[in-house]
Amino acid sequence: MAEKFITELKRTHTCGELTLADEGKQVVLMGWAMRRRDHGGLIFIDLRDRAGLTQVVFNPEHTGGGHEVAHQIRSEYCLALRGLVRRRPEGQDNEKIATGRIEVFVEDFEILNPSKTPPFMLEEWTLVNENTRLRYRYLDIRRPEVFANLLLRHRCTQAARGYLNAQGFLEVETPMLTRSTPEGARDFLVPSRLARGSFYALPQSPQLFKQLLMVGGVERYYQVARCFRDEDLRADRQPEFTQVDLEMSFVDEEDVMGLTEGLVQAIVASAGKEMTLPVPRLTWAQAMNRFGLDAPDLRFGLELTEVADLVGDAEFKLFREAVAKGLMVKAINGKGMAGLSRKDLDDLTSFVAGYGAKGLAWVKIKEGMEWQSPIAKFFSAGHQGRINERLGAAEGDILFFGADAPRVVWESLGRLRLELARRFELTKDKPLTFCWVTDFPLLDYDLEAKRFVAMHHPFTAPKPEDVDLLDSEPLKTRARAYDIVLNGSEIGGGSIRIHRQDLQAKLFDTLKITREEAQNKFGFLLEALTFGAPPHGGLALGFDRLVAILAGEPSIREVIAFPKTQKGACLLTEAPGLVDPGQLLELGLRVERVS
RNA sequence: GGGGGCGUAGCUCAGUUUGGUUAGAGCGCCGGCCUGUCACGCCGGAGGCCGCGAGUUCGAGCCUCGUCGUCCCCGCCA
Repeated sequence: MAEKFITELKRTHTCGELTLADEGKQVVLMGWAMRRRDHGGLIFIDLRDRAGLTQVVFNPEHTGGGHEVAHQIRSEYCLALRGLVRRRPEGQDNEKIATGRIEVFVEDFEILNPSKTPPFMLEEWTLVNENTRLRYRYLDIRRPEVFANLLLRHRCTQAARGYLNAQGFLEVETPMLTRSTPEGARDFLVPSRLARGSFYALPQSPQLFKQLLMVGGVERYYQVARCFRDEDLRADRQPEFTQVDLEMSFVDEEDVMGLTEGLVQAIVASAGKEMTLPVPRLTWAQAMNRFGLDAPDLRFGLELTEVADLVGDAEFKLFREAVAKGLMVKAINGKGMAGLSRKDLDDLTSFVAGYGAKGLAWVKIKEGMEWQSPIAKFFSAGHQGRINERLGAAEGDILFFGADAPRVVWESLGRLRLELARRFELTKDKPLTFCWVTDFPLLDYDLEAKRFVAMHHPFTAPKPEDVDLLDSEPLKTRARAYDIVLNGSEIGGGSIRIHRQDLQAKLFDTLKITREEAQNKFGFLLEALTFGAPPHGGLALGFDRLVAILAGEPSIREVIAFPKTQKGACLLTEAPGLVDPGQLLELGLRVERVS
């Protein structure tokens, strides 16, 4: 049977657009049979394409001999049909779908392709195991809610391009086959056939190339860049992911942050959501002290409060000794959370133990501001009163305390804060909440390697007033770096880069990267900086994360067309897989079992 | 590398606590009936390596050990 519907009768409308205004029109629709209601005589089918659903009606008196064929239509058959748009009979409207006031009375149709019974139903209300969805991802994508995520992502990408184009940026592609560099994540390696025994690395980000583009005078660069990191996966981490990467010359932090705010606002707007500018800012020190994390979720309170000065002379030994040792003592007021049971508190105690806390002291505020707590007896009325006042405690609140090294207090109370918000649904129905975190430390100390490592990356510029600290107190050096955070997720980060060879060399010294090693690994960059490299800086947005949040999805897998599982497998193509021995031979590789 | 959850029909799950007859349900699927349904309805039917492998036991979906897959988290991710 010739496909006359493809060659002669072209599609005139989508299944999502017909309304009463189209009544009486002859239309040609193409799509998939979503659901069949076969009355023996009349047959109703919900025809679905990417735009929506339209009910089509087969009537034996009109489709004649074709009606036998119509009876054969099953789920996911690919159909083409010609028919008349009709107003539905009185009282037969379906308010649930956009096209629910009309139907298409079929006059001619063709089964373009039958379908095996699908492994799962494509209706939105069916729950399907993610394994099954990923193995048949092409069917999953037919589901309107998955397609909607791809559409949203497309709109966000186009909004980003549109905004950056309008700001004078050039989209430039950088190599996917590049060289491995030290520092950072594990590389994905690609063996070279022409240079046996040598390997390319897939880029962790286009960082070095975009800096070279600045040296090249491009001035404003962006790229929707695929990045690769061979690290363990999470709900918000895939081995390959996408950044909206940008870099600008002759700018400072304010320029990049201002530009980024406009960019993110444009993306958010393309998702039909709102974002008010300017985005509030916190320094890294403020973020850590108030929220315990460098990506604070500002949709709710529960801030960390310093109490060391109030408990240093209390009877409670743990706190007194912590203060004496110069450790940190902080508290959170769980507003109205005194209803937590003993079991809840035990759970929360083991929860913070997972982040290194040795315990979790708590105080329930009872009637008359009375403390109910295992540690209440160690605090005088005066101490209790001052702590209540500092934390704004009221009846029905519960106070949590952490006393330890700053890293432990920040981490455990910061995570506790998020856990409480989760349990009490404090983020429900909150608007998108952004913030900047600035003034990150330039360096961190790696206890294992016994050396300083770059917190952001080794090309980040130190604050000019802190440069001298590189020699005296390196850990106090602040970076010209900034992260943008949405709802407690880091969705982007960047910095002003080092653009002078002497400062870059100095930083490599601090990082204990030898001249020889630096020359070997980054020589091309160091050399480039000697040819009048302009001051420059930029930022990259974690695009998958941003789109996932805008889509309201808990995992970035939901906004990636063909995502991988936690073991890095593609269940559809079964990648990664074994290769032909001949391919290995050509590459000069031999695979050996390593114990 | 580590901690935790899950794995039973095509799909979603119950059954596992306390081992005991022929492993169930809803949806889907197949056949029949049905001209106004819209998650159509009614009647009938098929469909199971209880992830896989060992072990304990008279007997294992259920207990033990191992293993594989998947999800969440810690480490890791400049």
